[in-house]
Amino acid sequence: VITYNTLVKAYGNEGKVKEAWDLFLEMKRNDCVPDMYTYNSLLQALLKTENVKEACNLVREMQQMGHTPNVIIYNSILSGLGKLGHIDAAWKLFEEMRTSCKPTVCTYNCLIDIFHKGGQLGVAFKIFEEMKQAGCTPDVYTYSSLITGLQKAGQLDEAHSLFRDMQVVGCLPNVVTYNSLIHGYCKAGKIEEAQKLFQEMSQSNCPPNQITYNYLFDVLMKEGQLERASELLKGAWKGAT
RNA sequence: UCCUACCA
Repeated sequence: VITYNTLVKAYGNEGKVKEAWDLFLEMKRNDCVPDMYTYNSLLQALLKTENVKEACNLVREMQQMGHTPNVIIYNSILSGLGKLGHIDAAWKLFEEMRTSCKPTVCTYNCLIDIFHKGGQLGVAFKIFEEMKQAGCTPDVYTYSSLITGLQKAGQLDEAHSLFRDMQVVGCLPNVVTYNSLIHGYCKAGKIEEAQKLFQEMSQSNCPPNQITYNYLFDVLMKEGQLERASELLKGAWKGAT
């Protein structure tokens, strides 16, 4: 079964839903009982193709097989719904799962992500508070999502203070966190700030990635700082080798 | 063996 699960997941990641599905049928034919992992991988594949209907059917099928969807399954569906912009469906699902199982950090992170992308930053922060009260410690994902949200809303100061807060509570920022902040500064045309962060991340154990360079390169070009842009490219080359 | 975040 584990072998099958791994394969199904691999197909799913390639967007080969059809193959994944065939494999699923095949394992049933061979008297292999698909477990949570199998269902989950398949679910993800379906959600990737925006096939919410099929995904729901699958969940129903597994319930009939006597499997109770676990948190992880819920989480997958949540993020799937969120990506499709079905915010209220996602919220309803959350309420439902709250009654049957314990949400994880991932659950909250998905929700926060969904809401800030839907322009409901206020709601995102409410969830943030709620998860802390529920005894869930926000992690890097949580903070990065929120910072991205603030940054998109032009709330740079807020974003930056959140960035400080997370370090105070002992949560180390990673590349994504830095990138989000840098993105904010770039949009505001604050090259100096952005570059300061960039240096900071090189000094911590946080190697800048492609996205980091994209942001920085972009601003420098916009500001006509060709010199610095080419320096940046040199740095990127060195970092990549 | 399963779930979540940053540009295009």
